[in-house]
Amino acid sequence: MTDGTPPQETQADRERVVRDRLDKVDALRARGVEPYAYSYDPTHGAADALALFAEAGEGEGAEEIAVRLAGRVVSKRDMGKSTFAHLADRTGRIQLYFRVNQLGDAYGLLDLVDLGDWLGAAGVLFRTRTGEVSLRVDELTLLAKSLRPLPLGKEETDAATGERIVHSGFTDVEARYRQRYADLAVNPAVRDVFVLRAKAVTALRRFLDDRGFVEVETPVLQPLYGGALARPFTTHHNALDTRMYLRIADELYLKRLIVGGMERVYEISKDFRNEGLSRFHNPEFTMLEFYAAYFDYRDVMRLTEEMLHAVAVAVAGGPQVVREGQTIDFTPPFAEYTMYQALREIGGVDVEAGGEDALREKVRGLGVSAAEVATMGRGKLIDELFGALVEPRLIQPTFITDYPREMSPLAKPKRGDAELTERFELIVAGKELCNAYSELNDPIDQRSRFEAQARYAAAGDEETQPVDEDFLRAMEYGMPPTGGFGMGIDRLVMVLTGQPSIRDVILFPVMRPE
RNA sequence: GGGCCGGUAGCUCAGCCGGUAGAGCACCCGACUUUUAAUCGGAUGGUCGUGGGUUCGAGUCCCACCCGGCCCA
Repeated sequence: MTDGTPPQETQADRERVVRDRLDKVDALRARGVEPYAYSYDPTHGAADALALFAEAGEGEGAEEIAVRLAGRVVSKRDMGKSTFAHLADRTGRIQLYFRVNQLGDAYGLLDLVDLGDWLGAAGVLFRTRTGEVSLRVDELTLLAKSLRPLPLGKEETDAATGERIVHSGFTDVEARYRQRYADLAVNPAVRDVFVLRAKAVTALRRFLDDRGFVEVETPVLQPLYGGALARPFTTHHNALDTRMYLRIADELYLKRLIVGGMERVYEISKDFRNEGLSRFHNPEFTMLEFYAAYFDYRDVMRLTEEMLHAVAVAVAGGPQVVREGQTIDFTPPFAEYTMYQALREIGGVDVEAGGEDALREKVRGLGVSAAEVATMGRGKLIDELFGALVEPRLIQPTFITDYPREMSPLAKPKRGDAELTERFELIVAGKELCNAYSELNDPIDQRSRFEAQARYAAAGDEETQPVDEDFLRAMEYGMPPTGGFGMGIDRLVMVLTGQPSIRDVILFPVMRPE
């Protein structure tokens, strides 16, 4: 707690469980056992030990396999002069077997060991009468005493399917997000999500590094925000006595690097948008952006297909990702529609027929209030229709191209139709995943786009791109034709893991203070 | 911001027409030297999200608020 209010603990929590365990800490010290060790040197992980036993074979003349394991006690069955427990580490879990005539005096230590304690255990692997490969412990070392009971469920293994069933586990979503440490400790599948996330990010880095991209770091704390249409977080720098913003995108700084001749750059980092929370939105989220000189959006499209294919192969073993009830296939080429085409063929709306009033009418039909519709320009209206009628129906990776100019102040006009831009978004599993353009490199056009945005802002739009004079100065030095790309890593991980909420792929999602 | 659902023991949940709070697991004590949701016996544990109101009496009914989930905007 950081707000000064005392922790809300029940009497039971404080006085019974915690105090019992504090007494055990004293009892351990009285026996000369330090309950908080400095280090331990395990020889194997639990899963490695089990694999080793399976490899070595059993039966007459088989050699005894001695190992040292470390982990957290997650179950304990005390049978008097012998005790069974399970030890869980990052690789899995293994049963421990303790016998009084094996351990002698040390057996008594088990009375002071609780679920949640960290333990080192050395001994020999064997198979129990009921068939579970286990460690017969010859020496146990307490590594850390747990004072607070973990919300561990009871586990059983279904005899028929071998499936693990958890009873009365830790399922309250609010508690799981607020106490992610407990969630991770008792729900190993949650750890798997974050391990996969790390693998996906590694695969992205490798893909880009292999193609000559340079990973860079640009400011999170900025004197002016930009690169996306969103509201920023503001803060204040005391020494400079100036307002600063947390970035909403990396784009404008990465393009300055293209001006500087870096030619291929990328950045993976947190962006911040001061907006509501939802299943798809966390105020801070992770973005990958890359920029490549001499590319147009078509080149970026091809690279996107290759990159997502590579990531799927790296984390799922193949181009197909199986989620609940559906398979998403990242085998190139991905489907492609223009925005108008998608609205017509998938959404059943012809936005080119009739004027802006006709569009307003259609958006009204979605249930948007008249007042809100009145403030929307043509681009915003089309965006609304697309989000409601088309996006949710695009499950397989699908490129949408030709966005209206008004919605894309940093994109080049489309060759042959200046009302559109050379831009695509990639929709996967019913949500926008990537956004890319042929980057606008005409400083004169860029200035007029900024000025148009300023007019929208004056008209009351709170999500506009402010004029960035320093960025314009950079552009005036000359930016080569460039393809740019952005992708929400959190959403990518949602797709790859089939998690339904962005909070399930962010370790510590934003929560209202307790 | 709106609608719906939820918040009761450490965890997972019951609690009917309003009558003074329950289960399983965990925890504590005891028994048990191959158990595995171990088993058996016993004990402890509650500001029923918060604050008001109605009532002889509120976990239950009413109002406001807080926290969360889903859907919508």
